[in-house]
Amino acid sequence: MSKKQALTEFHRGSILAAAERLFAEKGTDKTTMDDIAREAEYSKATLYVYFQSKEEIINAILLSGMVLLKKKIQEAIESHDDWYLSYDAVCRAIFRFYDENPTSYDAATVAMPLNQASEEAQKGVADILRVSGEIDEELAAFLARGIEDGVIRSQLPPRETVLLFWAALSGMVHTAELREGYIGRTLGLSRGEFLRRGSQLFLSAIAKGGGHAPA
Amino acid sequence: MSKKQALTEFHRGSILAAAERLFAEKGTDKTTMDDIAREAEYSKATLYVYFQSKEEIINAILLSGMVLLKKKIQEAIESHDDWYLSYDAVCRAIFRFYDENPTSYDAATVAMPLNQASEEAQKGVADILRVSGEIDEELAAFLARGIEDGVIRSQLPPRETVLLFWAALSGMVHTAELREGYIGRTLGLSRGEFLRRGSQLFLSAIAKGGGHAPA
Amino acid sequence: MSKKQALTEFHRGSILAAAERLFAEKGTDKTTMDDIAREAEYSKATLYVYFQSKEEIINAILLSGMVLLKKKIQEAIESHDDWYLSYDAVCRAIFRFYDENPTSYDAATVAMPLNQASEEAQKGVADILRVSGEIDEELAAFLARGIEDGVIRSQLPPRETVLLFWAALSGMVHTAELREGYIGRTLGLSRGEFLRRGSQLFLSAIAKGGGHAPA
Amino acid sequence: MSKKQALTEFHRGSILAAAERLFAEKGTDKTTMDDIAREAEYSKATLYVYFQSKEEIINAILLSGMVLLKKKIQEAIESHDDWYLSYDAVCRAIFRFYDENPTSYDAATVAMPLNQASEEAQKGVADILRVSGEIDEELAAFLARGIEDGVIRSQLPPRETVLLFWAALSGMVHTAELREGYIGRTLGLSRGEFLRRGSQLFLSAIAKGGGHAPA
DNA sequence: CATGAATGAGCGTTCATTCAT
DNA sequence: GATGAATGAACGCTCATTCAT
Repeated sequence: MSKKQALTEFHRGSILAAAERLFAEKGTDKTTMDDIAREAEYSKATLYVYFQSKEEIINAILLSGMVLLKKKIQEAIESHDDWYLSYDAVCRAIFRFYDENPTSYDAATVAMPLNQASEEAQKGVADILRVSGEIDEELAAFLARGIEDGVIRSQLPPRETVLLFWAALSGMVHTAELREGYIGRTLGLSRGEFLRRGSQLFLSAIAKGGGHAPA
Repeated sequence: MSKKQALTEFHRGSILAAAERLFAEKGTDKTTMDDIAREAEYSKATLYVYFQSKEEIINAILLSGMVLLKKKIQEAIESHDDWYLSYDAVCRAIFRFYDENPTSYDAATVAMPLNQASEEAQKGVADILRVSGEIDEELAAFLARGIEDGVIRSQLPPRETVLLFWAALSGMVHTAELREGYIGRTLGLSRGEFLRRGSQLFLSAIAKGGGHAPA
Repeated sequence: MSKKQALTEFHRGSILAAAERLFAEKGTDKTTMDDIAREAEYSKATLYVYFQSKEEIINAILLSGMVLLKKKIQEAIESHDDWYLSYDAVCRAIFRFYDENPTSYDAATVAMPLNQASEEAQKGVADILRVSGEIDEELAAFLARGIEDGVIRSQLPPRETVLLFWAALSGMVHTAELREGYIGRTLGLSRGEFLRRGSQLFLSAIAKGGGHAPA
Repeated sequence: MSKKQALTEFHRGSILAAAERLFAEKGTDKTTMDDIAREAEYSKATLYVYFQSKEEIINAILLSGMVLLKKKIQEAIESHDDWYLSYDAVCRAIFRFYDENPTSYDAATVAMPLNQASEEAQKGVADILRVSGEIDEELAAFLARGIEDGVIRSQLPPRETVLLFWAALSGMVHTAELREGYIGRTLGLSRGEFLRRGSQLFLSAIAKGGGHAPA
């Protein structure tokens, strides 16, 4: 029983890994079930043994992405005692995550609302939103710590601020990708540098006294 | 002669309006030419009388959206002498615009880089990017005015800040849409109120002394 | 009345000329009614004033081609007193004709049997076949003259031989076009030279004593 | 393994057989993939399991036709010691082949140069041309044998003569088909008889002393 | 008469999904 | 459980033809 479950998990993992590679490369729409089957070295029909639909595969990747992101953010938060340093680590974790999991971004922020309520699908989306909510809580707690530490403006409502932080950062990530050329040409900045400036700008919105960059 | 042109414009408009509705609802990818034809109450072949391809329809919507947005932003900038009031008007114009032209967001920020260089298509995309660049300039000038007026931190590099402003705001718009339910339930805020707060938060990042809300 | 007819003929001629140019260039299938309208500088609908269908245009071109060919052959036959010289002139006329009217060849020998008996269409095809028959008669008479002159084998049944002449020559023309590259590369012959040899070979099949080339 | 391959071959064969029937009837252009699917009693999508494109189906038919024709011609050449008898057998093989494989004629001699270089397609066409070239060689050797045997005029350049033979015969086949009615009505000949006469006429063009019919 | 406008029918191709083995 | 085989339903696009003006 447990053996069987483990095996099932193994197969699901192989398929998801293959799908993730392809999604990152070509996007979810342009990746076909045939592509995934070939990359994962299973027959296409086998994919349907482990997943009910393509959508479920996408959602599973999104979910695992969110779980991974949550872990990375937790680690970043705990990585330093200095709040500023932790903030910087959190931002960097987020940026690195989107570098490595572009699907999670594109799908989570764009393609997700496509699902047309197919019972199970709803559950998949719900799971994703749940983890997403957990990340929000994690960040809200971190913000609260910043307020306690006296480095963050105390009037800021934590949950709302976290969501705005999230929204602003994801917008920046998106823009950085979409207009990388323009940013390089006109601003003379690399993607990474642009995002760093963005995170500092946001910091100055929430920090007492306008914030200042970490060492 | 002018009658004919007017009629052609009318038909193009009808088709674009129908397409825009459907794009907003289902996205550009999931919207088929058949869908558009049905919604616009033309035969599918007629669509090809007025547009060369689906891509041209998408680009036309994007372009007109951008042009409209530029106009709205210009008007907002000029609407007040007080920089803060103008800033507020600009943000509201942007929010309202995305409310009314969701395709422009999704397509301009997500689907655009899909096109693969089909001569004319390139031109369509180039037009869009040109207008987008003009908006950036408009906003950069506005930011410079804020610095001159002594209300904005003078160290901010205008172009970079404008792009970050843009990125942050579009992220907020996106998030507001995607998680409207969550925002309402957990934060007790309407979409509009959430966005207002977001724009204020960004303002405090760039304003001297942390900024303050307009009357 | 006569004025009107003349005008009608003028328009039909313009359309046919345009169509012929395009057919020669791209073939009948790949040439659209739009193409013809544009080339002829009429509106597409106007084409249907002068012709009932695309097929009728094709047939009209075929017919005029056949009429022209008939004239050229007549002229060639009458061009010399020496039978051999006339034979040579006839073959050259045919080759030149196919050079200048590729549609007539392709359509007359290949595309023609496509028509699916649409009343009027049948009539168009019948006209073509009638002229084609007249050419056969012309050539049969020429062959008879060759027999009278004692240069052609007397046992040959004229009509049958003419048809075989025709068939063989058209096959050669076709092959010359289709495999021009091969002929040039492997045989070191130009299209024209290849066809000349073909006509001489056929001559040796029908001439007394194996035939001999004209001066 | 072999079972699977055999089954695949069976399906490919069924599809090709259906396509061949339809091509013979309506030509390759007017035959749609839907037609083929219906005739072969597969779904249209299944066609794409066994062939990559319509073009591949056409090329497969052409190639197998050419291969079959080559075999038939080889057999005919080897069927008799007497050169005249072999010549007759070769002509009959060709005529019978075109009776049974009309597509090979139309496509190989007419539609072939339509393809526009799609990598694999080029290979398909190249294969066809290769076999076609092999047939030419076969016939050239046969002609050389006729010269050695002293029955064929020794001055004839073999390759050129073979190509002209080929051209003339295919022209006759085509004419025989196109004007079967006329031939029957006016000449009182069957298709087969007409072609027989044609082959004899060509023989008299190349044989020493004008040739004579086989028993 | 000439035409601008409109379209029905169709095209080759793709792909997520199903199902018998 | 794993899969080869099959397919229904679309998709973007084209074009000969019609018809009101």
